[in-house]
Amino acid sequence: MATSNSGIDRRIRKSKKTLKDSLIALMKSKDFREITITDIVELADLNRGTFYKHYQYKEELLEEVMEDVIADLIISYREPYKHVDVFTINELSVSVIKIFEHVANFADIYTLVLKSNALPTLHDRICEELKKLPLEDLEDYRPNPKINKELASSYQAYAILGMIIEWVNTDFKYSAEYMAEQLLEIITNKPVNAVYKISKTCKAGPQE
Amino acid sequence: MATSNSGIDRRIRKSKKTLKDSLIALMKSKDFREITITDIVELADLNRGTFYKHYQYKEELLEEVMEDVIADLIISYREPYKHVDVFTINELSVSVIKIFEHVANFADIYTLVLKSNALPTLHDRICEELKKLPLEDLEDYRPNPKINKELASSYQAYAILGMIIEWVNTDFKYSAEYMAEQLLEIITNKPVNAVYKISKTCKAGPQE
DNA sequence: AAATTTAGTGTACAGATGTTCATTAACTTC
DNA sequence: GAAGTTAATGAACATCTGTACACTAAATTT
Repeated sequence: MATSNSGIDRRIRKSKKTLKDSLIALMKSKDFREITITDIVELADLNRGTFYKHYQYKEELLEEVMEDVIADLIISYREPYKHVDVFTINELSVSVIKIFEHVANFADIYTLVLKSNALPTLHDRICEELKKLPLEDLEDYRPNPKINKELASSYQAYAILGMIIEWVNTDFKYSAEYMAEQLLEIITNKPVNAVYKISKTCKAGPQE
Repeated sequence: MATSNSGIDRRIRKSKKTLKDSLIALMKSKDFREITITDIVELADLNRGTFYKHYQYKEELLEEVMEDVIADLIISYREPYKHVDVFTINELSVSVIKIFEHVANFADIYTLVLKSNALPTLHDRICEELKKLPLEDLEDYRPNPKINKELASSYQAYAILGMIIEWVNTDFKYSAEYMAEQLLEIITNKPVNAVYKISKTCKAGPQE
């Protein structure tokens, strides 16, 4: 049941599209919080009842906007794996680049939505998808039975989201390739246990 | 400018506390979205104007509730470092345990707020604090000039948030100690480059 | 203790919300 | 192409929101 399903009544498709476009347009000029449903339907030139027929509140409308974006995210990272059964670090990096490229492609909307803090569920929704990433394989090949898969998976997904958020906050000052490089660098740069003890300013007693 | 500042007019302190308590109480029985400001002030037995004198909308009230919680988070992780200038992996793990213990102490409110998806900014706010963690030191001692500090910091902070969210979603089925162990295990378990190539199901041609 | 400042109250009002319902218009099915 | 279905409309209504203002009650300042 995709959001842009073409098997749906044309009237619904048109109304929903107009509502989405209107919301995006309004978000470019005013704060999400200040946008009323009345604003949206007036710009969309639709009856207010039409909005309530499809959505409960404006967040739900924005959610649907983002579902379209996330659908592209999924396509993006899956693409390099289409015809590959064996993968190496190189194919992984291709997949990682695709993710960042996808974000760069939708830079406008990511900026608009992430900076507006309009969608409380967006972080979790993105991470839900990131958890399905081939990056999980990165964990699998170094079998450490001590590590809890679910925790590690959530760790990894939110970590990548963290990089994306930082990227958005810099107004995309890095390239997608650079972001992918950084992610792989961070993932592969693990500490050597022996070097763990370090001094900060000066050596001091263990307790004072 | 703390939220529970005692240097503030007693009337303000009382009103704010009553409003916070009322909101929390209401959140236990109904969805955040369905709670109206009228509900809050009626339960608090205060005039609606009093709410608007201090807050713009209910999210702002909830934000202040969480600021009190976050204040405790900060105290918690700083505590082990009070009298230490040299730190080792052991002291780090103590600090990490303190974070998870703090979350466990406020399990009720973390569950209430994170599961309600009421605060779009909460993730970012928590991560803002996590970025200040001594974990940064963990990065510093293995100097890799290729790694972008800001990106790595955001990566690490959101990664820990990811673990916390997963923990909340399991209704705290693990202990704080276990969570800390897992975090340290994940952080220190880095792949060896040589073993990077793995096969999934069967070997296949590079492209089809 | 008196003077001043400021928080909380009660009322009022315009606009937004969320829902209902009868009516019209567009689409789907046969 | 006709019949049946369902989306969109317009109007109406109770409730909530956000703001304003004059008033009082409690705090702080001197």
